[in-house]
Amino acid sequence: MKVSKLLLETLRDAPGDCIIESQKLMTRGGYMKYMHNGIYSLFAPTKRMAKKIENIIREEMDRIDGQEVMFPVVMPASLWEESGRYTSIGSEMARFKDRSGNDVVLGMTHEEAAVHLARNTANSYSHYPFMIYQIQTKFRDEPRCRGGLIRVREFTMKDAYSFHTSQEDLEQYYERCYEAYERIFKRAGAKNVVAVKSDSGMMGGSISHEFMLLADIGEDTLAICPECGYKANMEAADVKVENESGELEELKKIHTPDVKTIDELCEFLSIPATKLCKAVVYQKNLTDEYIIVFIRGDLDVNETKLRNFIGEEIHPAIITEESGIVAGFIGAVNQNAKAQLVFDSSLIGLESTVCGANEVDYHYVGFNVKRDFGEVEYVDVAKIFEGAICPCCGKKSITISNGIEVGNIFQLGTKYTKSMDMTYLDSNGVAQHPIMGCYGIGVGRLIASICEESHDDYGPIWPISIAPWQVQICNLRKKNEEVSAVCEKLYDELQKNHVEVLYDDRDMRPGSMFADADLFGIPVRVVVSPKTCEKGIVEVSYRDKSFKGEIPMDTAVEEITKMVNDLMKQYDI
RNA sequence: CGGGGUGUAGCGCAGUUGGUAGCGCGCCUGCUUUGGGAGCAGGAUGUCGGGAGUUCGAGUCUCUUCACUCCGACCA
Repeated sequence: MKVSKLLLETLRDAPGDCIIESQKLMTRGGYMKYMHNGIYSLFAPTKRMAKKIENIIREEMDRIDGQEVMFPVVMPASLWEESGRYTSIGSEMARFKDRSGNDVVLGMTHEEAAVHLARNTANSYSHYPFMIYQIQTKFRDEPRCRGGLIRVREFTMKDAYSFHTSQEDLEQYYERCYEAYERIFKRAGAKNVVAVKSDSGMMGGSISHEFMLLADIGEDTLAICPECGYKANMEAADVKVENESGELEELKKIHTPDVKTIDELCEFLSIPATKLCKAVVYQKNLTDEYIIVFIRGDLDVNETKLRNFIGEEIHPAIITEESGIVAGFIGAVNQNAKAQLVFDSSLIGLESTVCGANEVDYHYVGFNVKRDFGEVEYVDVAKIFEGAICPCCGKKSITISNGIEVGNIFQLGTKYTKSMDMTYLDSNGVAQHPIMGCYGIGVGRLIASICEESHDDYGPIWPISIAPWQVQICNLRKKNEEVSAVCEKLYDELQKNHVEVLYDDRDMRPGSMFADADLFGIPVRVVVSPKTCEKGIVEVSYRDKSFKGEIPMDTAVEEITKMVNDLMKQYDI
C-alpha cells in the first residue's frame, strides 16, 4: 500500500475530549473516525489489524473443534421472550418494530440464537459435544461510552457457544477454551493479560473468568495475590478478615452529640474503625424496601455481592423521615424501621463493637451481635482491599489493580436450554437438556488495549502479528529519481517475498514523515534517502527501538524478509 | 438517574459594553528548502448546534430544544 493512496488523516494534536493515551494516539494516527456517541468507522489500517486478530481467533477456535457460523443481527422479540431476557435486560438492548409491526431486537449477545440454531438439530447425544462461534457486530446501548474503542456501543465480537451432555464434559472443554484464550492473547502480542474469577452478571451460570489486560485506565478492579496466584474481579473476590476477639463488655448507650460518621466516631471514642460496626443502607429498585447492611467500620460494601445475595436490583438508599431510619445513628439493637438486615461476615468474632442506637446523638458500645440481637446468618458482602487476606493462601497479600476486560468465558449450565426447551435423547432414550458454555472476545477493544500497553509518546508500537503492515518504507526525497527507484524496487520485491509493505511515497519533509511513521506504529522501518543511496545502503530500524542498523542495498530485500520472518516467529506458538 | 461543563472552518481555540467572522495547525497554488511536524507569497473553507424571542441590528441577551463531555451514582 502506498501512503499517498491511503485514506486517512494524521493530526498533530488530538481532539480535546480524548481521555486516555490509546485514544489520543489512535485518533491522531487516523485509525478511526468518530461518527456518533460510541460509534466509530475504522480506517484501513485498523480494519487490517482487526482482520489479523480475527484470523488468530479463528485458528484457535478451530483448533479446539469450533465451527464458525453466523447468527442474525436482527432477531424477533419472541425468541428473547423464550429465555425471559426480553424483559430482564434493560435499555442496553436496542428494540424496534419492523414494517409489519413485529417487535425485533438488535443482537447484543447470541445465546438465544445459538440455542435456536442447535435445538432440534443436535437431538441425539452422539452429536455432543460441539461448539459454534461467530465473529460479528454487536450493538449494546451502553449508558456511558469511554476511551475511543475501549468502550463503544457498536463493536466486533467473537462469541462462542458450546453444548455438552455433562458438567464434567463442560468443565473439560472450559479448560481447553481457557488455554485457547491464553494462546490468542499471546499471539496477538498482548503482554499483560490475566484471567480472573468473575461475577456472572446477566449471563447467568456459575463459574466464569474474565481475561483482563492490566492497565491503569481499566474500568474493572482486580484483586490479585502475588503469593499464590489467586486472581479475582473485585466484584467476585471473597473477603476474609481477622478480628481480635476483644473482651465481652456490657451493652451501654452513650451520648455522642453530632457524631455521625465513622471517622468522627473513631475520634470521639479513640478506637480504630476495625472495632466499629458500620451501617450502610440500600433500597430495592422495585419495591423501595430498605436493606441495612452491618459491616466492620473500616470496610466497604460490594454492591454486586449484595445484589447477588438479595437476588434483585438495588441502589443506595434515599433515607426519608417516614422510614424510621435514623441516619448517622443506625444500629441493630432496637431497630424498629421496616428493613431487611444483613450482617457481613467481617463482624464474626467481634465480641464487643459499637453501633448506632437508632436515636439521634446516641450510640451503643459493648454491642455483641449474638447476645444483644440474636443468631444471624453472616454473609460476605464486603469489598476487598489492598493488603486483605488472600482467600486462597491466607496471607495478607492481596494487591488491587485495574484491568480492561478483553475476553470472558462462562459456564452457563442449562439456563438457556431449559428455558428454551432444547433437548436431546441420551443413550437410554431419555430427553435431557444440554449444558452450555459461552466465550467472548472483543476485537476492537483488544486493539485499543494493546495500544494502551504498547506505545511511546509518539505513537503505538504494534506487535508484528497484528500490525497493519510489517514493514514501512520511508522515501525521504520523492523528487530524487535514484531514491524513488530504490524505494519502488524494495516495495515490489519485498511484496514478492510476501512481506506486507506500507510505502510512504509522499513528497514531504523527513520530520513529518517520521512523525507519521511513529503514529502508524509499523514494526520495521526502512529509510531511503540521498545519503543512504550514496553509501549504497538502506537504514533499518524497529519501531520498538530494539534495533537500528545499515544494510547493503543489494542484500536488503533478503535481509529485511528474514528480519520479518524472525519477528513473526516469536508469535508462532 | 442526579449534578457540572462545552457546542464558532477538518483539528485546537479566541471573539470586549450587542455593530461586517478571527488566530494557529491542516488543505490548495507557486518559489525556496529537505534526516524529527520548514520559510515566503497567494488562495479556498463557516447554517457561530437547531428553533423561537427581544432589538434598527444577536456568535454575544432571553426562552426552548438537541448533541457532546466530565463527575457522581458513596459508606450514616
